[in-house]
Amino acid sequence: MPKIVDKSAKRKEIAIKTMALIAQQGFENTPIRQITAHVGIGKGTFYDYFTDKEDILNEIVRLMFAGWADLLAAKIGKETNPLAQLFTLLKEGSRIGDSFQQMMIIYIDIWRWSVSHKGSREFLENFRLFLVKSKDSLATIVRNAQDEGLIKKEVDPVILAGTFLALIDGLCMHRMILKNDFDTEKAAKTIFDALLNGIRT
Amino acid sequence: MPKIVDKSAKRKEIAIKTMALIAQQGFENTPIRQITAHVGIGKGTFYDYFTDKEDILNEIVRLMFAGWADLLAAKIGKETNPLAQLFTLLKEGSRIGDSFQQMMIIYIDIWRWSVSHKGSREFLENFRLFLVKSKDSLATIVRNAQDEGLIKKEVDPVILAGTFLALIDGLCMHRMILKNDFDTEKAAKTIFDALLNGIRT
Amino acid sequence: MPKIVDKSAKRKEIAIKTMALIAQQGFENTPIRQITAHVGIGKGTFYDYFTDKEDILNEIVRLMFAGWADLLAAKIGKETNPLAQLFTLLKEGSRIGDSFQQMMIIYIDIWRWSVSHKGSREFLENFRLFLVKSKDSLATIVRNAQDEGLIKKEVDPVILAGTFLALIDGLCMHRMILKNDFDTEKAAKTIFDALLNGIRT
Amino acid sequence: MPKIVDKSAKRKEIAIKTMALIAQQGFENTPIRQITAHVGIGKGTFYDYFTDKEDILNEIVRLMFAGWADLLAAKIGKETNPLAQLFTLLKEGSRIGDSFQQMMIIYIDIWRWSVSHKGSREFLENFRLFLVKSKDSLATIVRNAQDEGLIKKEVDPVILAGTFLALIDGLCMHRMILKNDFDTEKAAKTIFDALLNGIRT
DNA sequence: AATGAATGAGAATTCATTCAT
DNA sequence: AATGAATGAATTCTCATTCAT
Repeated sequence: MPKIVDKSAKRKEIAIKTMALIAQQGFENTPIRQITAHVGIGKGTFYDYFTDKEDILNEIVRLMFAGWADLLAAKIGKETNPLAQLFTLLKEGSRIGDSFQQMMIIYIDIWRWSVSHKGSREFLENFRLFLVKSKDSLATIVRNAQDEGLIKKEVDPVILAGTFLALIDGLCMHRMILKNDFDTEKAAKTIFDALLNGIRT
Repeated sequence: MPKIVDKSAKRKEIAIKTMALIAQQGFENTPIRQITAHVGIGKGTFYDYFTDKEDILNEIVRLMFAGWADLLAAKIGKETNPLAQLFTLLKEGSRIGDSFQQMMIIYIDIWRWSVSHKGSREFLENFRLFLVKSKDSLATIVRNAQDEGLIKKEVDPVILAGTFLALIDGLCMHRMILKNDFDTEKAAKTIFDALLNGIRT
Repeated sequence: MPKIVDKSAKRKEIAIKTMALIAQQGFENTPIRQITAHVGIGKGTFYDYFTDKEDILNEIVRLMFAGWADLLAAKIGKETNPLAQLFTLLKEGSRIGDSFQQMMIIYIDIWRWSVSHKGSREFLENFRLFLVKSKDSLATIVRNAQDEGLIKKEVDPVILAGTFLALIDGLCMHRMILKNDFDTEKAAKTIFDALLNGIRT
Repeated sequence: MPKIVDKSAKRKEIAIKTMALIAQQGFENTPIRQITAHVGIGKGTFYDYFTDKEDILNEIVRLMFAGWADLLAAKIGKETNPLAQLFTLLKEGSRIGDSFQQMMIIYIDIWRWSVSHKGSREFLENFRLFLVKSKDSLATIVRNAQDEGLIKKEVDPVILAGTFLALIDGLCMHRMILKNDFDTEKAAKTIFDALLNGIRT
């Protein structure tokens, strides 16, 4: 009577434990051997749950963006004012590198891979999907703000949403590389205030 | 007497030819063998011009940022109005991914390396230096604008400069990954207009 | 469950098979590829049992000197007279090149390495240890002989032991290089007789 | 009008300068590049004077043993008593490692090569020749001593000479590896006294 | 189901040697 | 005569993947 294993649960478990490693060293610098040792399984077992090394990225990306989306949704949910929601998004989104430090590096890893490796890998699709969904959510918030008369009607919600997202990623990355030389908090506040009220005299 | 070679010129030449490769595949995915084949030299010759694989990054980073800085300086130089300079910077900076497509991927490569590899490598220092210098230039433009009464006095030039830079990088990256789904031109215009005049009704 | 291998046993087995190769070609002239081909394992397998190429010297030196010490101890054990023991040591020690031919070359290899490579490697320590222990054993035999009134009291046992050891090594080496042009048997007999009774008229 | 170069003189000059390097690092660990840089010639020039890397060993061995033989001959020449000559030979020969430190390592290098590389290389022949000639000289001294009634008639001069030589080499080598832990002076004195007068009570 | 022993393709790097100048 | 630029074979070592148990 073989032990019955919930394949997908264990797949998830291995992926979660692996994230920490990848976050420190990068995906390509982390050998399977190290992953399995860290997770506490045999090297062969890895291949019972993942088709190959790249496959674990699929699981990780799924987990990562799910967690990410959940986190932001929770933070935003606390606000009712669309403007406050936008600010929260900006602040928390660009601070994500601190709480979800690990994810950020994986994020870059994926980014890089998506650029250098042609062909649509599963995890790449998930990545794009996440970007698109995020943009949609943001655009909706912007539209709400416009409906409530808080934001100028002539602003294109989708373009603003996309740009806003790019801004968040930009802040995240500069935070990553400049570390404490880059004050994300102040940057977020400054840019948000500028966006709202304009910097022109 | 043997053929006398201008070492530093050839070093530069090899580095330039190599950029195209790295830009497609990423640095760590590009073996020396492929570099030398692409450049048209023997494998051993590579080591006559670079101490090791990482060393070519030093040359590339130097070239890349020098070219980059020159390009932006030229574009900015055409404008006298600080606000116009800022806009040019934003537009050209975030479009850089098109003309200097290659560089962008290398940029990410360096970024990733800077995050996962500890210790201050030469090319990392160059990278940081570039960021710092860029921020300085930007802050100066902002200050000029303030002096001319174009931008509100209460805006902190340095923080705005840093944030602005992050914004440019964010736009670049989203352009890279979303390709034509992301209209950099419109994004730049939208965000710049928002920054100037505010989006609040 | 996979085949369970006694790591240390296999390590030993590989090392023993490798000795023959090294003995013919010298350590530095023997590539890993050749070792693994000779032993009948894959190139990667080598690194499952040794951290790097030098590591196999650790095992070899350990095996070699252990075997060596055992062999001599056995031969000496058959004698009770200290003088006979000394002669046995000289004869067998300098003949060791015949039965343990392989070891002799490795011995020189180590010797050379110990001279040209600075820093205390593990196998170098084992080597020194062997020399020191051998000298101690020899000195003890000499002291026994003195206690039994067989050797002059005024001879310094430690110095004689060290010199004796050097003599054995010298004989070994000349035997190695001059092959049959050097009659170790006669040499041993001649020098031992000379040592005992003196050559002076 | 080409510069006229005394090929053999320059060959000698290069070899002499190279000895110092080889003595420190061993022959196989010393790249041509380092040799030419050290000597102050171009890499190509090396091959104008030597057919290949091994060829410089021929020159070095010739020089080395010539110098060695001269040195010993000079020291011996100062003595007229054959016994004193023998003692001088032993003392100076085994101390050679100090004054001719460099040579000792090369000596071992050659030794090792002679054992591991089959086929009679030129420098190997020179090496053997040196050993044979040294044995002859020694045997002659022994015979002189016997003629003068200083050494027992029944001692075989050739065998004693060979053994004596082996002893010198043994002392040299132990001196090399044990450094100051091995007092060559005392060892020489002890063994010589023992040889002359015997250690037996 | 689980494992780790085994593997070989492929990576970076070194170096003796050639040869155009 | 002198040189150093150029080379590729050979070396050590890594690692994703397979497979017998």
